[in-house]
Amino acid sequence: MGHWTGEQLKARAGVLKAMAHPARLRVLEALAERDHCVCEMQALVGSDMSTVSKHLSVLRNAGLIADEKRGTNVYYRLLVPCILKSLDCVETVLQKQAQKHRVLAGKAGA
Amino acid sequence: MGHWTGEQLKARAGVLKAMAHPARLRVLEALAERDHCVCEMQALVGSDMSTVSKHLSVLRNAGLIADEKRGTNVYYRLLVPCILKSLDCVETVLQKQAQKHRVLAGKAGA
DNA sequence: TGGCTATTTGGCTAAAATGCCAAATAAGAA
DNA sequence: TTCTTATTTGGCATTTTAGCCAAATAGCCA
Repeated sequence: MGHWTGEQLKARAGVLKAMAHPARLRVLEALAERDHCVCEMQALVGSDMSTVSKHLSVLRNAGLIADEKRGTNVYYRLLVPCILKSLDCVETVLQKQAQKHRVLAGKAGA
Repeated sequence: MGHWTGEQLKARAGVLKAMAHPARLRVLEALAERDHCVCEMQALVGSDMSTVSKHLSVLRNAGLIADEKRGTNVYYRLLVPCILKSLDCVETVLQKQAQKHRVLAGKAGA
């Protein structure tokens, strides 16, 4: 909880950066439910297969997911189940922001 | 907990992206303790004042912090105290990664 | 008012991230 | 082995981010 070193800050920022993309969040969300192969995730994300593969490698390099070959496909699994729960506070941020916008728009008051 | 829409994913990714920088994490860490003025945070971050100011505006636009003028200085405060606790799982990621690296280096086994 | 002091903004350059296509790989099926 | 399918990698163009300097603001103090 004390002061982090520059290296520690960099490492933490790196993990956050890996998560900070809509497609990659979508992947994490899916993997929190069950393992998925790349082709399934391409359908979810809706981008080119090569793009999806690169997103997956970002998440893998960050230590968030791992891959495993099963038959013809490569399946990915979530290494850190807590990661989606750690978005709870992000939710709070968005709620507060929505609240503020409502107030600024004069539609309601707290 | 269900499936997020594209907009929801984008909003969540946006907040994470705002956090995903060493200097900005350092700022959040400091503000979790108490309010700080910009000049104090410049000392903490060690970059040009204008750079620090831009980092602060990223965090402000994301809804994570707010500013308030007090005398000569502008003080920032953390709007969402839970945000640093939401890094607990990031910690877990780093620990698992360090563990894996130890195993790959053959220095120990679980 | 004029001059500070603290902070923000504009402008610019360098670096990193995105996403597509095409080519390379890997591995099962025939 | 050869064909095919699933995935990764290389390359490239476009966009976004980062960080510095210099200039613009804002507000206090004399």
